[in-house]
Amino acid sequence: MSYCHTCINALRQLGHRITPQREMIIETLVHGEGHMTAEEIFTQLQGRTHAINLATVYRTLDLLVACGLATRTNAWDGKMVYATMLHGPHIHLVCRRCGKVIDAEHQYITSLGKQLQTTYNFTAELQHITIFGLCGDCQLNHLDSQEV
Amino acid sequence: MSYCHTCINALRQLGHRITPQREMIIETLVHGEGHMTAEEIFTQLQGRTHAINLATVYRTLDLLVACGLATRTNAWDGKMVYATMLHGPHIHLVCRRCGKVIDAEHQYITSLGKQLQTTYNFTAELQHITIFGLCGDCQLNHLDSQEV
DNA sequence: CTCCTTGCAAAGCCTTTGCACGCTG
DNA sequence: CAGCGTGCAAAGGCTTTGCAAGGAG
Repeated sequence: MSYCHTCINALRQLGHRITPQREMIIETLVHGEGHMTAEEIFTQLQGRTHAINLATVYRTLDLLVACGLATRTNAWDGKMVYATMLHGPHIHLVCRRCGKVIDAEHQYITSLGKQLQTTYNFTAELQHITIFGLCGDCQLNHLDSQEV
Repeated sequence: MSYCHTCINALRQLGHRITPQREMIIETLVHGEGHMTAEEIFTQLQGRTHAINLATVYRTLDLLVACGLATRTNAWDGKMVYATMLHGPHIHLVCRRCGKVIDAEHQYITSLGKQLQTTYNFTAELQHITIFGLCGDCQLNHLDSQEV
């Protein structure tokens, strides 16, 4: 059974109604890149139908987050990005200069997660760790960074 | 010499003019908690003088970032927070439920930084790593999380 | 004296909200 | 058929920008 149905059933069990809009939004998010903005989901759905509204996308995504079926994080540019729980734990390496996002292997942080649990009694959500820095290309040009 | 002067001299060297506003903003940021929003800096300065404008705070902070003298990050609530380079590397553990921020020891990530450099040629900026999750208190009440 | 900075106000961008209609269960 | 969910449009919060006046170098 696809993860779409898992989400839909979970919503239903919690007493939420299943509308075509909600189904489409969930589908899009599940089959998407893992992390999408509300706008991206909306635009992608526009290709299929016009029976959808950006406000509804926001409301549905917030519902998914509230039900623990998705996460919501600030992207590097200040926008909110959403992802399903399917999107396994991993690290986003975001370049400060060019904005490029490198997906790093998550094994680098699994031990970190355990340490944080032990030391701070903090259950880290390792789905979306974001680390800023400079990618290889931009390091070379780092000295130019002052021409504003 | 205080770090304020380091910043001011750096700005001067780069050909930027030093105004009373810029001096005050830098002072506030340097002597602040390390990470502050533009609004916080503005409010704090209001106590000293009214000869300052929120737009100027934003512009000065952006200048500092552009000159590599400060960092700009998204806080957990979507606001932008600024910090000087004085603010050493560390981890913010942010609780998804109560918003509490725990500062974790940075040694947990120094090795991570090296690994990322080696594997991805990515120079991680370890000043402000933010990790979301649940703090000890909120874990106990986790099952309540579905009452929206 | 030049032109970079500032203050003010307005615009911009993303996200949220109020309200009446429509559809799910 | 009750009441949740939607669309629409407007409001909201934070940040950015245009422009003329002011101040640094």
